[in-house]
Amino acid sequence: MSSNETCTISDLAAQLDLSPSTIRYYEDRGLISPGRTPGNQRVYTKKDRARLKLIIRGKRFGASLEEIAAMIGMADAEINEMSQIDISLTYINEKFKEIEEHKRELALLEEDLAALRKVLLARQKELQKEKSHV
Amino acid sequence: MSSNETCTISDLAAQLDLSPSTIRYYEDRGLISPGRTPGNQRVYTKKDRARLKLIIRGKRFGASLEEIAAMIGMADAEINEMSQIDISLTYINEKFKEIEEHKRELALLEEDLAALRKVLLARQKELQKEKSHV
DNA sequence: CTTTAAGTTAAAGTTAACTTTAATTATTGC
DNA sequence: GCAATAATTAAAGTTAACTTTAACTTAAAG
Repeated sequence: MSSNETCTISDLAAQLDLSPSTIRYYEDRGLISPGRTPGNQRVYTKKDRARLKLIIRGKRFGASLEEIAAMIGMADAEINEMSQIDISLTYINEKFKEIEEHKRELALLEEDLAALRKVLLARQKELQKEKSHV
Repeated sequence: MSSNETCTISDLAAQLDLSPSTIRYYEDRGLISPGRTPGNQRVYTKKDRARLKLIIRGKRFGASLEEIAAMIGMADAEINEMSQIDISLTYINEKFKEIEEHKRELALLEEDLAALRKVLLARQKELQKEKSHV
């Protein structure tokens, strides 16, 4: 916890409940690119943290690192490149559609589990009855 | 497409958009256990298909095969075993909570992506302006 | 200073979830 | 009956996403 706004890799890891090597791995794959101290250690800003949070959210949604990169752009991508912006926007719009579908899927899974629970509860009751009058 | 109600592994695979080896793999991991023909080929019933659909839904939700097994029970688990039923019920209740959380996460991801899109659209407009009066 | 805790890299190792292969057996269409 | 098509198994191969290791450097505390 150095300055007010920046932190080290293990601080950030603790904050986001990741390991430092996972964060380095995401950097290897081009998803983030933090600054460095004069002594070559990584320094993370609020922006880096926000970006990592987005990556984590994308993962929970089921996206691969490659998809996430396409969605939010590579960390070192030239933000002045029209083409890169177009690609990200296209991807983001696709993802909105997928999120809607995902929501519907969750509702279906909920239904299925509710049905399964009903069956199991019924079977449980029967077994208890059997046991009581042996 | 043999009888009215049962089918072969490749039929089922086509129906669910999986490969036959994936279905065999799920069987290896104990998630399904179809019947066999006299010649030892697998036969799938409607029940098997429903079970596989549940597995697929669990996967989309982000669960591992092991978690799915705990949730819906191993295919060959003694359905008369109280203990197994208890385990499944406990797991299912946990999963309901997780699904709720997942829904909230999706909403957050949606917000993040909307914000990102806004930034990108603004940058895109600026770049177009710059280009127009060079 | 100097010890100790934390950071760095490149490379090898691990795990889950499949896929592919190879050798063999079953089933189907003519 | 026989060729072509599809199934079976065990075992090896693949890929993504990490984790671990080793050898070394930097930063922090006393």
